[in-house]
Amino acid sequence: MSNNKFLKPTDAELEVLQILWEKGPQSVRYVNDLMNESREVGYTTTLKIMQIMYEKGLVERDDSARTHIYKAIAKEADIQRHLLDKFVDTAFRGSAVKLVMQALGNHQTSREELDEIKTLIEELEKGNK
Amino acid sequence: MSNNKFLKPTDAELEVLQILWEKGPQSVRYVNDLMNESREVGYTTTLKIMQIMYEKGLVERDDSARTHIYKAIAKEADIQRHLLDKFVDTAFRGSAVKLVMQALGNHQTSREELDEIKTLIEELEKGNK
DNA sequence: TTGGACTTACGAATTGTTTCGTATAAACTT
DNA sequence: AAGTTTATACGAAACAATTCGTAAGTCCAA
Repeated sequence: MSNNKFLKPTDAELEVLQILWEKGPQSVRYVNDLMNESREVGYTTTLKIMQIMYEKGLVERDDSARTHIYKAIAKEADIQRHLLDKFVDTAFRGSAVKLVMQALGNHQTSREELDEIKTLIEELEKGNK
Repeated sequence: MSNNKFLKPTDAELEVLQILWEKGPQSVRYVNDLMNESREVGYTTTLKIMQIMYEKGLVERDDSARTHIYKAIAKEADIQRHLLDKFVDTAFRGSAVKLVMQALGNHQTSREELDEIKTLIEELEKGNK
């Protein structure tokens, strides 16, 4: 099931998911406050997005108290993998290697991180012989 | 100039750009035919998209003959870099390394390509000490 | 126990993108 | 020369995502 809507959050939904993944289950108020640190969004806008996410099954919620608490259902890595596949396709015509080269070239990466990647590559080369 | 509209093609526009980058300057007919090998799109739909791209300055065109010939203006690598930056931000919370690790892990990559990346990493480590 | 602050629900406006129907003209085909 | 095919232009419908106003209920504090 690869074109599953659970794996296809919109931009606004992804923004909410990032917060829920990082901070754990939270109220609309909390999420909205956090979002407002980087850009201005109305409270009911965030509420609406989160309600839609609930309808879609992207999040679950505890509505036993007046303030509902939302929790991400989808796993961060699963969503990322899906988005990445799509992105490699549309932006890099399927070439993951081109993407990797660009990503490494354009971003400032520490020696430790580079070593980490090198180790992964060596792992892959073993399984690849 | 980083939030430039020239660097922000929509999905449909990117699809056209991919073809123009790969095949060089082409007519609407050509682009539409090629697109129809993977999905059904009406001719006037493709025409309209390409006209919009012309208005936005994403492509230039030679309209000296009846059949106009469109040519990509933006460089593939420039667009890719911009899309990648945005993608790293929204999907990987800014961590290019996480993205690279995922990309390498999830895609089948040849030994030659892995070596290519290793070489790049070694280059980067030199400049990084 | 009244008023203010805060909550959810809901509908609708707004914005942006994609899709396509129709008109019109040019170029071929017979 | 008439009819067919192939172009462009343009407007508007269809869709999707985002944004927000308003209503109505709950909670709390004075």
